[in-house]
Amino acid sequence: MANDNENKSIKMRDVADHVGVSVATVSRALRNPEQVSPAVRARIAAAIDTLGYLPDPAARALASTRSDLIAVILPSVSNNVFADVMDGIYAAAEGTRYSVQLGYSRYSPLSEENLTKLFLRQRPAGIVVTGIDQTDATKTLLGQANCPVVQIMETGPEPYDRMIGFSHYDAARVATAHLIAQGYRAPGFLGARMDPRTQRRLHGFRDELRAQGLEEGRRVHTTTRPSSVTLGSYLLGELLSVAPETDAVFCINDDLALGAMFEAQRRNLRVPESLGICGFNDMEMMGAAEPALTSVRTFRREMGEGAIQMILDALAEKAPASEPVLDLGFEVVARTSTQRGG
Amino acid sequence: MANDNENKSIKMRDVADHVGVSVATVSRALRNPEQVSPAVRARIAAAIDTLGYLPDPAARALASTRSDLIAVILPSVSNNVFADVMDGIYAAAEGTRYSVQLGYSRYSPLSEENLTKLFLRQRPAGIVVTGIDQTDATKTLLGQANCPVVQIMETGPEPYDRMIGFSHYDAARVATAHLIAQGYRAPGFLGARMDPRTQRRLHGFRDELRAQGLEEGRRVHTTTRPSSVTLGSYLLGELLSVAPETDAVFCINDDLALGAMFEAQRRNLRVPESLGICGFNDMEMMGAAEPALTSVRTFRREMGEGAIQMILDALAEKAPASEPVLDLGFEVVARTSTQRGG
DNA sequence: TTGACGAATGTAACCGCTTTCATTACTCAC
DNA sequence: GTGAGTAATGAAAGCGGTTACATTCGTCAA
Repeated sequence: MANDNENKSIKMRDVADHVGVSVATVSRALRNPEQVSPAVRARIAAAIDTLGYLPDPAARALASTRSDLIAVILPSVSNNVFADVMDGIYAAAEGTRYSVQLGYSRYSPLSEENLTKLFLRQRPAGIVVTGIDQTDATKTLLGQANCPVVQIMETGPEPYDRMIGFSHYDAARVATAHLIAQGYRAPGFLGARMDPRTQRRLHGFRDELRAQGLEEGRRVHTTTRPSSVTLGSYLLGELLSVAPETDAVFCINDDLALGAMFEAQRRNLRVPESLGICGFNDMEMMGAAEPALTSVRTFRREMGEGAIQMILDALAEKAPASEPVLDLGFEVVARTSTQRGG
Repeated sequence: MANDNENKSIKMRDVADHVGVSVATVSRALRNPEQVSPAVRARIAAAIDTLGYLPDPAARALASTRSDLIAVILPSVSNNVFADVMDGIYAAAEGTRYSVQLGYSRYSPLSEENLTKLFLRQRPAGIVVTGIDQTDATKTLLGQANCPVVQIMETGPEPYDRMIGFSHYDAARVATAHLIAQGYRAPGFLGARMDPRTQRRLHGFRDELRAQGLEEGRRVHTTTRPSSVTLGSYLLGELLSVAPETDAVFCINDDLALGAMFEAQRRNLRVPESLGICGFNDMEMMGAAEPALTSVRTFRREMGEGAIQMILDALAEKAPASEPVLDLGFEVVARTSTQRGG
């Protein structure tokens, strides 16, 4: 209401005129303040303030061949796991000069490739991608990207640049070991979507069973359909009809675990006595459920924050942190749902 | 591997040279194909393909004073409700020339104002904001934005431009009426966060109680803390200790409802006989729970899709759809958790 | 006093595309 | 055949910043 000047967007020229210096000086005051005398710098700051100047990101990007965007490619919008990651990403980017440009690959490597091309075209300040299962073309693109690249959600031997995550394989092995340690002798596996990360969890489950001398029998039940609580109920039903001896289930995520628990209640199967249940990710609800559900805690928010921090560090040319691959680990949070006498 | 040409990013100049026309013609072939002869157009298309040309969005935006970004401002990253909205938004934007630029206000109107300024600076193709509770400054900015503006999640009398959502007040009234119709005489209210939309639901609850001649007593229990399943359990506990006569709860979202249900189980309170539970939004888990939980279904994905569609229509200068305000309504999905004998 | 040097600032080219205006080549009515 | 009108294309001026390079000016050692 007060200021009509907000209308005809103020540009750097206006600020320069207002102060009585050239646009170059204003530009420098913004990008490399130490090159401008304190007095002028202060007057410029004041002018920017009173005029309400905001730089045009397009012009900036064009002139400097570098945008202030951090591109982030995630597989899914609706998966809660990534909501937490995003939370960390936005929190870490907040207050910096960078803003986040988000893309969703819908678990399709091809779609991921297209997004990568699109984003790289913007000359981003950094790029965050999920996992390690890119197409060859994407690998090439990311390998020669001239900005920091961070892979999240996993650890692995050959990062394009840097990596922050944990081992899905190890996490599944430890969770399976937990079930066995609790006395379950016929644990089953419930999986949905079955993207690469989920597959690695399945491998971990299988290897641990084998290592402990147990048979997996017909107790691995998976589908490529997207995960949901309803699906968890359904899969448990299927599993029990195929393999009635099942005495526990390791679910590749918490939604499935919750669904399995509801289904167990419907069938008057006692949890944890007759059926142990272990989820994955340890979303907030797991501790609140009745009975409380065991899960593998993962550090999702921290992965998001860490990824952005890695990029900021790289841009600030801080000494590259000792290790290019940061393993955040995981933690089996044992709760009632697997607390069997022994 | 194959193509080294991906490296030194191809520009329009290269395409033009390759075809033997001016950059102006290439530009036209891309923006206004009908101005270019079919023969030339085809050759340009071919050249773009073989060279793998991708336009530079910054240059485009700078030259045309218009970016291909649709700015979206949501209150929260982690709230599942908005995940669904985003899902719709990304789905609708997919395949168009527009991409989405997301910002989170963390329920802070001031933060929303800053984001609005920032985004408007990019001369977006359109902007989507959540709700109707903007600061005066934001109102002014949006009112004079020279691009389509869509408000989502609510309906109201004075849209800046267009609006798509539903009435939270009405939804809460109808849900409350449902509880009363089921024979509950002492329904309580569980609320978290208490942002403006939540407040409107509380008003609806209160007005309906009053309209039906019931007292609310001390049965409205709210907190400004963010919602969670755990909090639902906690709030129900609090409510019952303050108002033991409570025979049903209307929860402002499904997380609280789920938490309330778990707490009821812990206390051996029978649902729905001793305690009716109604959630809000009808997330997927509600139908899968045991007992299945009643909720108010909202059309979140549709709001996201619809908002983008409105912007696309406006940009295509289609006749402005009859009504600037589109009410998607809601639907009380009655399930076991409120199925009392009568 | 004088020339060298560094700090502060200005000048102007340029980033890659869009768009106005001018130009060219036709088509067609008269 | 001629001038008007139209479709297709090119030339060039920006869009709003950044940055290499030039210029100015004050400081200081010789």
